[in-house]
Amino acid sequence: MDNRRLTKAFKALSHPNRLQIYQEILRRRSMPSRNLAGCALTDFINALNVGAPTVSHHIKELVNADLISVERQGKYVTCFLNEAMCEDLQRFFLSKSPVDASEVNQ
Amino acid sequence: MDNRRLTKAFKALSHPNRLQIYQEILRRRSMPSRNLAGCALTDFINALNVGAPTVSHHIKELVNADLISVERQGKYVTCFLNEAMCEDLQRFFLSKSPVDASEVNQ
DNA sequence: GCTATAGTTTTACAGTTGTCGAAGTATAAA
DNA sequence: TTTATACTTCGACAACTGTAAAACTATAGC
Repeated sequence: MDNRRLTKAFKALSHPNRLQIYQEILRRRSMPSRNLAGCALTDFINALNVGAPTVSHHIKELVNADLISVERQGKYVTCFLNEAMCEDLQRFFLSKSPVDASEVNQ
Repeated sequence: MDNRRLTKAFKALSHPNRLQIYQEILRRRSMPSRNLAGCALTDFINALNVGAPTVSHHIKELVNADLISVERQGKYVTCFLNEAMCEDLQRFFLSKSPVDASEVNQ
């Protein structure tokens, strides 16, 4: 896990609108069918208070940061979570857990 | 865990120099004594290719994002990991794990 | 074909951010 | 109390970012 990959992911999540998009995709990933697990861009355009070009731009950044992937399904573009990246980021904050001083000093 | 708190943390970690500082603090937290667990600012000023004012500015952002805390120890200012925030961020990427489709669809 | 809906690309601009130099404060050591 | 080291604050500026408007492409339904 190189730092370039990490900074890109963190930067993508550092904007309120992008974080909200990612959170919704995170939330829906536990849906049983692939159909319900995805999020259409239209949903975000309506939910967030920004225009279509801006949402499109944000989605592109999330994809570029390897956090999500997109897939065109007929008329709609749907977003899916990149599970591997999600696990990598979780692991980053896990790192080495602190050693209890009592185990070391006596 | 509100989104404002999250975006602040992610923004702080979205810059290569700040990420490197945070990683070093993460790495050293497992040191047995409080003395070894901390990182002096001087170390970062020498390690990164930026001046003292810039490092000072970056540290302030990490503190402001609740990722670390600082403590003056005589001549030096030392940085410590905020364990609670680290755990919160780890949990964010954990969220609900996906349900296996086989458990639901048949 | 035409029309409507969904999304993208381009351009432009205001606002934010990273950096440095210069000048300031804090502590330790001589 | 002077000097040196460790940091901080301020001011300025180039580079980057979020947003929208306008013009574009893609698909679905008639």
